[in-house]
Amino acid sequence: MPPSPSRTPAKPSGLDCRLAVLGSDVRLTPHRREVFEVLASSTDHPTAYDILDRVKSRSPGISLATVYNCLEHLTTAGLIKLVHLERGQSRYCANLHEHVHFHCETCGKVIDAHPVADFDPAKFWSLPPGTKVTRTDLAIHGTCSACAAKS
Amino acid sequence: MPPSPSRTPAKPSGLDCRLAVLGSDVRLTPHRREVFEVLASSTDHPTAYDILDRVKSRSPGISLATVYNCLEHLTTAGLIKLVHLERGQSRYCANLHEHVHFHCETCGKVIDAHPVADFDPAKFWSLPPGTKVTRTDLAIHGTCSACAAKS
DNA sequence: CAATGCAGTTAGAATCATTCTAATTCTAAA
DNA sequence: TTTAGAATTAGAATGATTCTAACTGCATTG
Repeated sequence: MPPSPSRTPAKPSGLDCRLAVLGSDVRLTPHRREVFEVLASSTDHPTAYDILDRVKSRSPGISLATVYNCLEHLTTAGLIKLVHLERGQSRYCANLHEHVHFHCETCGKVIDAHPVADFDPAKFWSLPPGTKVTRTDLAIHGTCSACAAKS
Repeated sequence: MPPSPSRTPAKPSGLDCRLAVLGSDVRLTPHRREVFEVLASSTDHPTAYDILDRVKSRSPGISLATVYNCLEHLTTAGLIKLVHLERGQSRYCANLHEHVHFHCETCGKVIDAHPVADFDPAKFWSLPPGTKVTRTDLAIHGTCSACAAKS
């Protein structure tokens, strides 16, 4: 059989550009698009349940399984990132600019911290020869300014 | 009633020094001691189940609940550290020297990387004013030399 | 146009990791 | 020795995620 032409989602929009730019081949179905849009408009690093709640206002019938499924596809495609800061629920992040996470140990809030200088981990930590680094995840833990002010 | 003198474990050993040095007040019961010793002699960042398996050879009757309980106390006391690199099981680490973790995405191995220079996150990422940093967790992801050689 | 096939979606079950509960055991002080 | 409190235990409960099997709808094929 001949290779089938790639299918495109029903309503192209600005998001498709982003998709194309990143060279991803994920099919952006309506649910995946909604999950992505919800995440892209959130700055609080929501959990899968948070995302389910938010997507439900647009697609009341969506299930948790579909949210996990969409998040999995979007993560694989590199459109979003998975963040692990604590034991328990994973969090998701659609900020693809280089950044690290600040986690307030008092209120649990997660804040993106943007780079002000180039960072090369090899300058600070010694890795065995032959090791290849693909990415680094820095989590900064402490007390946010609001919580620090209270105590 | 008068304040009770601090109780000491039955068989003091070198570990008690470490305990004292760190100013911790955890009671080092036999199980806690074994869990700590198992972890201190491991370099592979074992999970709670791994630790259960290893402790069982010395204390066959120990339960998973006790392992979690011991790990919790040891973590609170600052004797060991909890490491989250991926979704799923937490890992534990008794290396209290300052270090970061390298995680091989191919074989899953976790390697400690030791510092070769002072690292101040504030020099590389901007945090909101008033933020207090208590610790940083850096995870370096990539391919270890063994896996890199294979491919 | 109807048939087919496949990806997406779903509810609910299953699994996995962790925490909780209530009973029991141990240790050390009274 | 009695007692109080902490440690320990098995198993239940919870919480997060993944799996399963059925169903849906679209797109290509006949």
